[in-house]
Amino acid sequence: MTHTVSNLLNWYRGNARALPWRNPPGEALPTDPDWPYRVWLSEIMLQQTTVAAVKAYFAAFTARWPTVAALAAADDADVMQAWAGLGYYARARNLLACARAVVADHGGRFPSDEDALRTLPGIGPYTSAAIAAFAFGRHAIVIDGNVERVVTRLDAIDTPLPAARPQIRGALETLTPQNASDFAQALMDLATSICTPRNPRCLICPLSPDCRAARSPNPADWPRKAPKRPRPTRRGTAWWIEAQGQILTIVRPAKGLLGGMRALPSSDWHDTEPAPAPPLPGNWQNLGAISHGFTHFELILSVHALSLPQKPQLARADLSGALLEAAWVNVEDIPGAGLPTLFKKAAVLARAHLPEAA
DNA sequence: AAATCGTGGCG
DNA sequence: TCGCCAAGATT
Repeated sequence: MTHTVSNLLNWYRGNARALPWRNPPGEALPTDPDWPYRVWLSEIMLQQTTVAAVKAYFAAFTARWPTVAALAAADDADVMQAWAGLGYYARARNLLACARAVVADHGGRFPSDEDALRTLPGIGPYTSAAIAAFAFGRHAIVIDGNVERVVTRLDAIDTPLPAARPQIRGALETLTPQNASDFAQALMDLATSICTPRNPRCLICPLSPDCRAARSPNPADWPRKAPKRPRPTRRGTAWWIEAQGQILTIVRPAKGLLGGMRALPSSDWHDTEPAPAPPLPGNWQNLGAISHGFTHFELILSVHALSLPQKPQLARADLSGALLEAAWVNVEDIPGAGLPTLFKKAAVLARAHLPEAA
């Protein structure tokens, strides 16, 4: 083992974060049969998502569905509702598909082999390596955004991501010790607390003696990345339709943005200001708009409201062809109905403008 | 294989 | 304020 790795692991023993899905440094893996389930669940939730955001969801999911078999038996709608607000909703759909595949094809036990894990829905190159190492103690090369940042700085790799990945992997194949789990999680904790994206704290970093970036004028120059494309603005309209104290909701088509999530009916979203025809005739009020940033575009969503004396008969054509599982939800139940954040914002705007329904 | 896919926090 | 970013996978 190189002294670089020794320095890292020594630092980790004194600085490891205690997390509900992690075993402490140096300790044997838990023998709890549901341990791999917890590791898997945490890794799916943590994809492109901060630890702080995940904690409450992880606690709620493990309390409600303590085993992979319990999750596999859950209703789709319950899982999507429980995931609401966490984002990247394809993860929730794949979560269920994966749990059911583990039960159906693997006897309710996650496979420990990286290649077998890789075939399951929602488990890609990073997550398969992470589960193999963290849940089963396998030797695996675990590469996430944290690891990429630390390694590109250590070796001052000037190739931009993602082209630099083979070089990063090569460096890690040399570095990764037998205990790949502690090593990878040590890199992640170092990356979060010291080797941060901006203003890295090289003066207190245990790896700085071996780090080429630390000796450069600006260590934050790594990793190199391709410039991002500008984010366009798109516009659309959501429809707040109230009748007898209830609000019309739908379920969005399974694929695409916010796929499979309960939502307010809405128009398509375009680059230019549309004048979408409302789904029902009536005395519509324009309540204003909310703004919501997605990964690759900014959405300005107008909210139009209609109050009806009784619930109308709905035809498929009324809701942009998306009359999927239409459901009337009590106004006071809207905050807990499992709407994605975009539509929660729209609902807050609507209720602020319509105090009689609040 | 470049594009798609959420959200909240932080400097 | 706003761009950047966070334990990526999928197509």
